Amino acid sequence: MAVTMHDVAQRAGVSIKTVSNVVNGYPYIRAATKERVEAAIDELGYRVNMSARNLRTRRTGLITLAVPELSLPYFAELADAVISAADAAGWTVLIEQTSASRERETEVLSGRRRHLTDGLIFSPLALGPDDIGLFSVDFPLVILGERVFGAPADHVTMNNVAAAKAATLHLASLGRRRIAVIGAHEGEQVGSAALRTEGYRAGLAEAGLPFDPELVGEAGLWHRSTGAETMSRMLDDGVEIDAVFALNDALALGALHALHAHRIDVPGQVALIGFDDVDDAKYSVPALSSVDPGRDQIAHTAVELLLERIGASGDPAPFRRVVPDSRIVGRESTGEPGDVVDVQPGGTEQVAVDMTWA
Amino acid sequence: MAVTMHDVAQRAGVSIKTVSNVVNGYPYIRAATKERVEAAIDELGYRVNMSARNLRTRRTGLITLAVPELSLPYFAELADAVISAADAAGWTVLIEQTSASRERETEVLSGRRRHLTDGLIFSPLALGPDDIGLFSVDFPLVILGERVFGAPADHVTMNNVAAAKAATLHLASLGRRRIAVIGAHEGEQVGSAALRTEGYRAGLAEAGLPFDPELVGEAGLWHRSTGAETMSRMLDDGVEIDAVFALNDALALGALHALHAHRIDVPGQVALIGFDDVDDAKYSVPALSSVDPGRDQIAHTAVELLLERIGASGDPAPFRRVVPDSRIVGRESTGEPGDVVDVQPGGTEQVAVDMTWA
DNA sequence: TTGTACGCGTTATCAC
DNA sequence: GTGATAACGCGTACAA
Repeated sequence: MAVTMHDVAQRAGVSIKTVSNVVNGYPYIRAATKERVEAAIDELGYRVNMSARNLRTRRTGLITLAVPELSLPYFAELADAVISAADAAGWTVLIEQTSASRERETEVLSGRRRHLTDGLIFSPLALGPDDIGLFSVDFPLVILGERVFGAPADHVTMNNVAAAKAATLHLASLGRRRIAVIGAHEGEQVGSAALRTEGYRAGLAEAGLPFDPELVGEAGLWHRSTGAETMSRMLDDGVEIDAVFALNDALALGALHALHAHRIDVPGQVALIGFDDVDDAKYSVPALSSVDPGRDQIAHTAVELLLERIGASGDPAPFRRVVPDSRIVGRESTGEPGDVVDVQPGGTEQVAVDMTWA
Repeated sequence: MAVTMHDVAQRAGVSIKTVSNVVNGYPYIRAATKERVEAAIDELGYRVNMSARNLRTRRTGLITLAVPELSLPYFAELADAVISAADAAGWTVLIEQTSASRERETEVLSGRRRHLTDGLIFSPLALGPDDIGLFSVDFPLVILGERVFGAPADHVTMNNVAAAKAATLHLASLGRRRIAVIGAHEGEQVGSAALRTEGYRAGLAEAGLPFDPELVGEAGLWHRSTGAETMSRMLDDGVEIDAVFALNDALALGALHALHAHRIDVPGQVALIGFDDVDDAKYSVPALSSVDPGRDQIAHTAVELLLERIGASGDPAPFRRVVPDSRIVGRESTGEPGDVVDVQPGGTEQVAVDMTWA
């Protein structure tokens, strides 16, 4: 049923190899031959069989992007950006949702589907430094985020501490003294929560404000619902605040909802800033100030690094850690619409190779 | 380098066929043999080579989901649901972003990537009834939406007219008389915009309200930004309104932003309802009333139909059109939080086969 | 219950 | 420039 190279060759009166040459753009072909083959291809409606090509070339042209869930706007936008970047390079992306569960995240690294693609861009949320062994894999891998520093792979991260500090200082610069933080993970040493909380404390310190545990709102999952719940709880507990730094935009938008429900004016009584600068932030009421962590640059860089690894033949390049530039985007929720402040810029650093690619 | 079935067979002292049997769960294998093979697999770290299997079985285990863009929350949530449904059935999803451009949508149906997967779930936004010929394809296809009725494929759609009518009546039942609609596509005969606008007019008629062209706000793209712009334009033009039906939630959230900017109270002065019931709707300020079109059911049904087609051997089943149940979810923006109204239920209908699968 | 042998559609290595 | 032909790794008649 399916028409093969063999059929085309027969039709065009050439050998199968010549058809292959035409299909793959091999330059040294007589124009007349090429035309004949192309005509045969059109007439027969021939299509390359990807499975056969993949088997032969040991490459699939696919890469995997593993994220917690697409319903979270940050990851949806990240996926969009990754797909676009890969597309521009002629590659196709397969998305894997982990639900941030240990089991699924482990599966991503070693499961059945691992072998469908040539490489992996992985944003882990459940696995941490204790699982670093799992990341010693024999395929091209780029890790997003900062949960597993030290893994033998390229990393693309965010300027978390510096950006969170800048966000906190932004609130302090408005004269706010009781700055709450929402989304903290108590006792956690790594990951975005820990780093952003660290930045928050650094910001308080630099602004000469005391750190008050009462101002720290825990929220395991960074969803809108948890943001709303955490905010509500703090308000119900009578914690006095005049500003909130939410560790991501979903939390912030949830918190905004809770503030509204408590008839608290934003930014009049409480200033609010989030983190991620998702598209929603621009259109909430009031528009949400946020930290733009350089999402597009993250996606672009991750794809670039991964494709480099996939293309690398033999020479084990040193692992790299790339930190995109981030900036504070001031909008109505902190009363400074249009204000954009650059955070200390990111950069690239080389990490010694402690492992080679198989 | 890569360990193959052959290696495993040698190691276990059996034939390659036996290894294959074990890997594929063939039941009639002596327990001892099976154990020996499994031990060999573990020791050697053997993994099935998907490319080889795909070539042999003429199947990839992948399906494509083609949507405009993942940045749009509705499609992100749809993708989430489709991936989950496919996953539960052991299938993997590859997402294709079309940017709603004719070129990319055409490519999805016939381009290079078409042959990477076993079937396609396609939500077209640029192609319409005139392009119906493009949909006569020789691979399993499920079409989402109502732009190309009549195409020889299974359809999963929404109860657009009935749901839009119900949304309009919901606003009318609050005593609103000047109900604007946002997101209309002038002159368009098919697609969500046309159908929902038709439902809007039907709702007005049933409520005994006149149709006023001034109340119709055009918006080609259904983004937040266009919703905000359209709403602003209407308000600046001095159009008198006391309610707004936005044809999707992105438009509604944008409109909400514009209303707020114009210091118009929602729902006090203007009641607002959207369409899609995306997750954001629950957490906007005020929370947005919306039409839940049965997104999960759509995703689940689409996957189910597609896998049926893929699995179908020979017998060309009639094409089906499935319409999930939809309902109105009342929240603060129409002043009736918690109110849920069922819209006339959907259903399944069989369509004559005017084409067989190749 | 297990083994042998062949073919899936390509690409790649040589000759010619 | 072009043509045979051997892999690539797996599934599956068919045989044993």
